[in-house]
Amino acid sequence: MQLENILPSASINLPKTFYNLSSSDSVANSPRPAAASQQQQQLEYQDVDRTESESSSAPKKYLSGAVGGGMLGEAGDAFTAKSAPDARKGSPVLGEDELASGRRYSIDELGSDRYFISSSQASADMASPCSLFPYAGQAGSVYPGSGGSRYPASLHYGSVLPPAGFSSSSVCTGRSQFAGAGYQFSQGPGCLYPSYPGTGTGIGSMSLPGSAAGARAQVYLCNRPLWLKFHRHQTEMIITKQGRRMFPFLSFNITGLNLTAHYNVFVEVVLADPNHWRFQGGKWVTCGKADNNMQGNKMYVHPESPNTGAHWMRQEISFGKLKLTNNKGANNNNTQMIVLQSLHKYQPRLHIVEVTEDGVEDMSNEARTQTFTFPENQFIAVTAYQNTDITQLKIDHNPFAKGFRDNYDSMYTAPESDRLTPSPTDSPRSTQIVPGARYAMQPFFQDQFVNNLPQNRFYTGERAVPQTNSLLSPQSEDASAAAASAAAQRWFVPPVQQPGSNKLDLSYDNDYSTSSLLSYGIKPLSLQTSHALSYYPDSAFASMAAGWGTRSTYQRKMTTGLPWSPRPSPPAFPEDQLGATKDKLPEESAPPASTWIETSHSLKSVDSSDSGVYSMVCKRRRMSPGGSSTENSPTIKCEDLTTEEYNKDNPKGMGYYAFYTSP
DNA sequence: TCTATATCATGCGTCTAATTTCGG
DNA sequence: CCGAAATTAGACGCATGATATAGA
Repeated sequence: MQLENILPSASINLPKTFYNLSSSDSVANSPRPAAASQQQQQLEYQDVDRTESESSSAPKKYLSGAVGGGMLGEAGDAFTAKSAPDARKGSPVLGEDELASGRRYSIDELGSDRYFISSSQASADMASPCSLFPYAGQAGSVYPGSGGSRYPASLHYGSVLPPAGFSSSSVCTGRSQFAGAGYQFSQGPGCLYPSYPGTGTGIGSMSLPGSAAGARAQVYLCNRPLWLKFHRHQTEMIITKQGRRMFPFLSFNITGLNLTAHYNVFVEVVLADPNHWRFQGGKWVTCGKADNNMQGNKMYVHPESPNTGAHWMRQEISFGKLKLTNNKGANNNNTQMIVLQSLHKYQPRLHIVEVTEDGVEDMSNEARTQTFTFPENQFIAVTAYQNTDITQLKIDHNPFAKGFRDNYDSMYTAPESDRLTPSPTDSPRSTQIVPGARYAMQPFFQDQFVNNLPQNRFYTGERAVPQTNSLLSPQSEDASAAAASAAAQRWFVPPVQQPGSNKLDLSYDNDYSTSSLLSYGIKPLSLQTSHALSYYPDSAFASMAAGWGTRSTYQRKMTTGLPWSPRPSPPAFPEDQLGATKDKLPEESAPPASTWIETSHSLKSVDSSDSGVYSMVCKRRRMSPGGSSTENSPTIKCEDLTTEEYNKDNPKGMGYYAFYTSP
């Protein structure tokens, strides 16, 4: 057993107690009465029942809301109070802490119906995009027989021992615990977590005996729409020697934590399946077994760890600085990089570990770790993009790739009345940010939420890339069909997908439309970025803005040294399953019978016939081997993304968040 | 002195071509 | 050994923050 394979270099061979980083600062940063948290919890649930009209009126709240120092909080609070007036009855005077709690809900208000799994309905949501994968309960399901310890056990040295069914040879040979730690099946019959344990939450049986009020965390995937957009084409993430940031990046909202307890939050990236993948014929196909000997760090500790539950719940938890690399030896002290192997499929997992105030994991209680997995976060690590659809999505959504947007010049030059995309002043790059709406402040974040690609294409008509199914988003179709509609309609697309509608991807439209709403409705409350950053230096916005900017002023509370020694999860399944995974994961390799194709055709037809804008060929565009475009687009088969099915189970449509409760 | 503008360094991204690796 | 695929390095573009400079 090699600890260096388990722990980040800085913490190798060091007892966790060695890292006695003071968390007092972080505590002071975000104290919040327990009452506020409880209210917050109530708000979460009440949000579910919020009506569409309520949501659409959100911008007014923003407009009339925050100005000045407390912008974020006030703006957010405006929504909070609106969405949950009852919950606020007990506190007519909103304290700072309450404001803080309210911040978190601004996005909820603006978004279309956020995907939500209440603690009692999780099982019914299993067929939904978010719930196909046994999320939070995974940990409990993964190690059913490993001493009764789920992931928490993995956080201890003892956890490096192979669980039942895990080939001991993989350990004895010194292979990485991360890689050798098995795979995180995402879905399908091969999944080790065919169902939830059926506890009260339906998502596992996690209990936190030492935590106040049970402290069962709930996690939202904030930028889920964008993740889904990539996921339906099989997300690819570039890995380089020097490390490459993820895009989309992981971003979560957490609730349900003990306000005063301390937690470490980190992301672990595990193999999603035991296959080696290859992009062939325009689609991803398995190609032998994965190399699970890969060594290197698979953990990325959020730089604000450790911190209080109040801190984590106050703002969005972003992992925008997380870098992926294929350089096994590249893990300097300043930058945590997750070492991955090209052409392997990975599944990021969010871990929340309750620790002592010093950031030291409580060895006496192994049940303080909660794990969350979102299948839409799966990706295949590559050194060069394989699927041109993914390339284009990256270009269109990643602000750092703006230079490669063929129609970038014309994107913002269309008549104001015709534009679906933000005006230059709306553009995050204008440095105009919106108080109270962190998500519209920065380009990267806007792009995380707002899909401006289809609109761009629609308006410029100069996008020269060969359109593929995946790129011909139904959004565009929707935009085409509703070109004459008032802009307001675009911002307030009903989140409910009508049964039988041909616009099978309308849920995406809703997402992005409401995202746009987010961007615009708050525009007048512009604020200098620097101000916002200085005012909320530790906010998610600030951290991300800094992170995605070039020179971050972000103050890390800790570097790679982990005071609590995160350790990888034990194998998600025995290694002997390697040979059987193909059969167990048919959906991973089988081309999808996606409704996506239909909508794509329609859009392509419209665009091509109307303006012939697709006659041009982008000189930059690199064709995928085998012609990945159009029908061969390697859209992954993912029933969980089928809008019909999704809407069937989620009549409210898809929201901004995937939301799960921990076991 | 203050404000606005220009310049520079840095970091991010993708693209392209060259190099390396791997399998037949 | 050869060809294909994967990987790497350099080029280029965009954007930001910091700093320097010019003008009111």
